[in-house]
Amino acid sequence: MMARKKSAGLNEKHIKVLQTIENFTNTFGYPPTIREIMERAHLSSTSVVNYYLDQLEEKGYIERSRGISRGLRVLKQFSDAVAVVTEQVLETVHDFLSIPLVGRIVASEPIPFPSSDFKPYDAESSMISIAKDMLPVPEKNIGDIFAMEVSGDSMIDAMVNDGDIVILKKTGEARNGDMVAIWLNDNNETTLKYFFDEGKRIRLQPANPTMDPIYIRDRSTVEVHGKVVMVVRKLSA
Amino acid sequence: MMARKKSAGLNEKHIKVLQTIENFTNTFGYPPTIREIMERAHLSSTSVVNYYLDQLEEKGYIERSRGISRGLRVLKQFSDAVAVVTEQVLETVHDFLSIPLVGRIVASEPIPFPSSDFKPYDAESSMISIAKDMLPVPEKNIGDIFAMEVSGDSMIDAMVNDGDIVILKKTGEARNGDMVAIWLNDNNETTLKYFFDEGKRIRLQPANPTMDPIYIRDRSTVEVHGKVVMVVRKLSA
DNA sequence: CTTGACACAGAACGAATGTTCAAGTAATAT
DNA sequence: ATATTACTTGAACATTCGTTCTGTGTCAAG
Repeated sequence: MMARKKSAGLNEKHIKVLQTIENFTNTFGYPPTIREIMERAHLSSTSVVNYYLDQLEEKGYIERSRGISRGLRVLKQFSDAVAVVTEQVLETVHDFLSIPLVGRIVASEPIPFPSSDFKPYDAESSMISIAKDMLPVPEKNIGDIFAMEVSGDSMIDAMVNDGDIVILKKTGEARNGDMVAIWLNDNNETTLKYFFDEGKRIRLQPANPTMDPIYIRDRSTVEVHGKVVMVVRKLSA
Repeated sequence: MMARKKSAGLNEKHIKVLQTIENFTNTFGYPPTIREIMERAHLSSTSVVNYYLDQLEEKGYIERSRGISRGLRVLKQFSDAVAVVTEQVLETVHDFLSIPLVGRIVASEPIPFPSSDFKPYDAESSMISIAKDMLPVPEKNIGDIFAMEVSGDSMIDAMVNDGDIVILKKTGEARNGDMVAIWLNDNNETTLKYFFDEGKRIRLQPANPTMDPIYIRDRSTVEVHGKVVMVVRKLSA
C-alpha cells in the first residue's frame, strides 16, 4: 500500500466515503444509506462501508446515530480535510515513478520485452511518469512495473484503444480474471486478454462477448508477460 | 375548530409537520422518519403523518422519495448546495500536478459542479496526481485541468468504464468530435458525449450505438464543462 | 336522515437498512 | 519465518421504517 500515515490522515477510501456522503446529501437532501455509499464509492461490501464509517467517526469527521437509517452527519466539512489531503499530496509528490515504455503491443510482431536484467532507467527508451499513489500496486512490487503502448485496435473489446498506454506489472503468472499481456507463440503475437486457468486448459477471454475465447492446452506456447494494472489514454487537447 | 380551507393554504398540522421536518433536519443532519414526525408533532398515527406528507408534497412544499427511509426534503431554495470552493495551489512542486477530483459523472443524478469561477481546488474533492509531461495540454492551460470519476456504464463503448477517471480541460467550447462533459439543463445532469455542432442545432452523440443522439436547439440549455484529455483506469493489482 | 368527503386510528406486512460475525487475505512488524 | 495488525468478504440477522388496509368518527350538503 502507499506510504500513508494511518493514525492521523485519511486514506483514499476514507475520502471517497466522505465525499460520497457529502455529495449524496447535497444532491438528495438526506444522507445515503450504507448500501448507497457502497455503490457510489465502488466498495464491495456493506461491512467495508461500516468499517470506514466507524473510522471516520473515530477521527471526528462524521457522527453516526446507531441503529438509525441514514443516521449520518458530516461534522468537519471536507474543506477541513483538504489540509490533510494536501499534506498527503505533498508527501507523495516527489514520490513518482518513471516507468520505462518498453515497446508496443502490436498484433503482427513480437515485442521487445524487458528481460530480467532490464534497468529501470534506460536512456534510450522513453519514460512515462506516474505518481506512485496512483498505482494500485504495493510498494514492494513497484520495480516490476513497466508500460507499453497499444498499437492497432485488436484490443478494442477489452476497452483498450489504439494509442493507449497500458501499465503492467511484470509477472509470470496470473490469477483468474486478470487482464494480462500474453504472448501467443502460435500466432506470434502479444495481446491483452482476460485470463482464466481451467486446469487442463487456459481460457483467454476477449472482453467482447461476441468474440470467442481462445483455448490453450499446451502451456508452453503461451507466456504471460504482465498483468494490467492501469490504462492511460491521452486524447488530443 | 378552525375553518380549514382545503385547496389553498396549510392548516395547523401541515405547518406543524413542516416545521418538525425542518427542525429535525437542522438538529440531526438528516430528515426524520414518519414515526419521528409523529412523536414530535404530537400526531397519533403514522398514517396521519403519511396523509399530511402527501398533501405537503402535492402542494409543493416538500419532496418525497417513495420507499426510501427519511426520503424527505424541504423544497425551499436550492440553497447554495454547491460546495464552497476553497483553493490552494501547491501544484508547483516538481513536475507534478495535483488535479482535483471534483465529482462524479453519473447518469441519474446531478452533481455539484464547479461553476464558472471554478478554482483549481474544490472543497469536496480529493486529488489525483499526474505528471505534467503526461498531459497532452500546453503548460499555460494546465490550471484548467480537473478530473471526474465515471459512475455507471453508459459510456462503455466509448471505451470509458465505470470507475474510470477522466481528466478534463475546462473549456466552454468544443470542437466537433470532441468528447465533452456537458451539463444538460433539462435533465439536470452531466454526461459524457461526443460533441457535434451542426449549425442550427447541437448533436450530442452517445458512444453507445443503441442510444439515440440528443439534439439541442436552444444552446442556453446546455453547458460544456470540459473536454476530455485523458482517461485513467486503475485495475486491481 | 343519508351520503360522501375528510380526518384519523391502529395494526400488520414487507422492503429497506444497520449490525454482526466468522473467516479470509494481505501488508507489516518481530 | 512467524506473529500481528489492517483490511476484506459474504452472508445472515434484527430492526427500522414506509406502505397499505380496514375501520371509526366528524361534518356539511343534499
